[in-house]
Amino acid sequence: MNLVRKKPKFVVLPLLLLRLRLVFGQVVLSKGLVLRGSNLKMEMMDEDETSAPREGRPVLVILVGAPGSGKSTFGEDVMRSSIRHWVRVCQDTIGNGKAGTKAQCLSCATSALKDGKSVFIDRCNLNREQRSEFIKLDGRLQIDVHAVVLDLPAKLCISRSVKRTGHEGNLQGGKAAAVVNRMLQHKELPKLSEGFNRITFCQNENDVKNAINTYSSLGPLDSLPHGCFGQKNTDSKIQVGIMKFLKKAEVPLSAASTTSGTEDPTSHTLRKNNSYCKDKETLSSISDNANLETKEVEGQEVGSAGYHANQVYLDDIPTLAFPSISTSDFQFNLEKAADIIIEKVVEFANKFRNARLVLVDLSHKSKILSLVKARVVEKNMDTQKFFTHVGDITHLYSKGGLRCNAIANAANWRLKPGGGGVNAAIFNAAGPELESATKEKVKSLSPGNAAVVPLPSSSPLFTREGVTHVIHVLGPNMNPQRPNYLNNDYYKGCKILQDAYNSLFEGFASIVMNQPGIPVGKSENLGRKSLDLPVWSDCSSRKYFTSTDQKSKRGDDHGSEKSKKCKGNQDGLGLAFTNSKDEKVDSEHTRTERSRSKAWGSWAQALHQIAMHPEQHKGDLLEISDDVVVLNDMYPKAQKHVLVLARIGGLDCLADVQKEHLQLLNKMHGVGLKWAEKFLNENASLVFRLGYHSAPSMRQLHLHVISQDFESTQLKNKKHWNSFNTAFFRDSVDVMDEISSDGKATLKDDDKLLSMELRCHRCRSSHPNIPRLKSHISSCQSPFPAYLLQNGRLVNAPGEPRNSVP
DNA sequence: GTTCTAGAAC
DNA sequence: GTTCTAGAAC
Repeated sequence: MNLVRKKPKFVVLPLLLLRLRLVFGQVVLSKGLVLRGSNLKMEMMDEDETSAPREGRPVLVILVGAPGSGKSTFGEDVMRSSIRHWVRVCQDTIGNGKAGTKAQCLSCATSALKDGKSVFIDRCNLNREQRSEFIKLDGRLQIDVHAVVLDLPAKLCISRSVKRTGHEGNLQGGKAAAVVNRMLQHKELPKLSEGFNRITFCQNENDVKNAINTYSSLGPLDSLPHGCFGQKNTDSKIQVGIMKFLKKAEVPLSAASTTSGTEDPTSHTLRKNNSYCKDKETLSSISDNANLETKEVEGQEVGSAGYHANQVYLDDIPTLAFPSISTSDFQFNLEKAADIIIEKVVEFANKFRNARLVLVDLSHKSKILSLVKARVVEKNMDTQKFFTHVGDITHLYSKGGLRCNAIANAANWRLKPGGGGVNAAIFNAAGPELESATKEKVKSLSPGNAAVVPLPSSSPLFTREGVTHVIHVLGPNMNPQRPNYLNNDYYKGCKILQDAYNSLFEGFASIVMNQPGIPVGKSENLGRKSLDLPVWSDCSSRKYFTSTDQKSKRGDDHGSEKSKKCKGNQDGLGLAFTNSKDEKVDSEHTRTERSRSKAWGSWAQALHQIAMHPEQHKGDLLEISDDVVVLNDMYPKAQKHVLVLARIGGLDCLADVQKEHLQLLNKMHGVGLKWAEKFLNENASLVFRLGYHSAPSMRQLHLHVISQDFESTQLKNKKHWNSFNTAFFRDSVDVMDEISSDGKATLKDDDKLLSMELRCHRCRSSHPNIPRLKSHISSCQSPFPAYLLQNGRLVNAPGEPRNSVP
């Protein structure tokens, strides 16, 4: 399945009127140039900005394109007619007229930018890695970073490269075709999430001409609107399917055209081709490349399609856009706020891998954005997961091509519209629907708290921007004119701001968890892990916040939201077992009570989540039935390592298992055997063992089906080894016998077992450390101990004599 | 469950 | 100096 989202067709209305919009104190000429400084005296600035120098920021334009795409010509053309001071940094000539290094380009670009000059980086920059260091200059210097993508047909680039003579990069003649082909095969089109403020895609020569005009007419005091421009819809057929898959709100044509159909006449160069791209992902040049009739290029086409599909998916991850809390009207110290934002974002990113945060502010000169950006660079943070964006938080998609499921509102304590700033803008943009939805949900908010409000589908923010939730947040106030004034008590203030971001991010996490429309992973083949995203379990604790402790600690609005969710889980459980007899339900309750005595950390909940809501994890699962779910262990400790997960609630671990579950155990064992046999069909040399950990780390009863090679880099320590190779590991067959005869399983959960000396599971030889043990087992051919060869504890391929039961 | 890292072991 | 473990934090 191709993971491509539909790009709504976009209609640019004829430009009749110049429309000025006043957004948060900044005058924006719709869809055109944002004029600043002397160009537009009426521009309003906030206090922070008045001290800033009244001149445009230097622009770093990273040209992206294959040899022959016209990068150098682009730069030269702009420089010829621009009144701005441009410098072209060309890697092909930077070494005294000869090819130089990336480092030379970086240093040359840095010094030009420091001098206030704008810079073209003239090198292919076809993949993310090649671009990343240039983008990072943004954090150190006060600049805008743009990409201009010369995404012209491969055929054209090749024919130009082949024809030319005396090329700076010495790429000409016959070898050019091969080089261009190879380069395009691995190209990664730039995305805003890499850290670009603006990306312009040019897919034909007319697009290029327009982009040259745009940059040529950029005066020293002007800046170009941020966002993604000029990308065209290339495959509506695939995209419709994906829209369905993602269950995303479509952007109605009428909404799109009316909200962005007005342009600034001064920026006519933008008009023709710079339709705002509605998605940051691209498919653009696949069709171009397909024109080349070589075998290599056929392969490239397939590769590109797969690559792009992944990119689309990565860009489709749940996204929260949030304004900086308390730093505007509430006058909170910017440095302190930036530190807290970074701290909380890092915490969130560690726990929640499959989601993205975007700090948004209106102004290019936003101090808080600069401070945060600098810290992002300093800490070398992953800009896929967190980045800053200049734009209007109520038009992130329609004006900036940035899809956000949720947006945060810097609310007031009464949760009322008005008051100015982000709060007024969001309530305005969302229509009365938000006000009534908010009222229904929660009455007021105290500082440090957040309230999640699902946005009715009739709200313009929903239909136009695809925002499904608004999260109201209230931060600390350092403004004596506003309620809850903290009188500069930054000890309290920081605490409250931390709480505010905690609540905000937890609220966002709860949305992601509960929204079946948001995929948490997707793969075409059941057995294959999807991308680099977590497939399940321990690590997906980063995806889910379900700590019951956290819930009980928090008595705020957000907390009540969560307890509803918790109830929902229980309901879901009930639904899954509608055929259960009443007594079964009762015993479930008692078990639930009992298992509360064991504290499960938030990280230990992932399997439980999957068992309760497997439909939300379809892409990660190998098999789903009424009773069990089968999935690959996220951190396999052997070549093959899958988990058979019981779906019944209240059955957290082996200790909870009773006689009534015997049938379930049988079922789990049967399913486990089936998978072992499947793997044995693929590789008859494997041997499997099926069993339970006496004291599992993860909540929800799960059967390990693990091949006995233990060939895995994930097997790293003594505990890993001993949990599968001491009595701590309870063979499924034994557990079933014990339940059947005694009604309970024997648990060998003494910690001593897990710290025992390391012994080979075949020859029982002892080894001083894990590396030595692993080295030994990689070649040990001894038969397994007699104990394991009995009673079907080991499962091997039929006809494999060496492990057969005597 | 993993990751991180100080300090032990080599 | 490097490798490895084990405990804390999440």
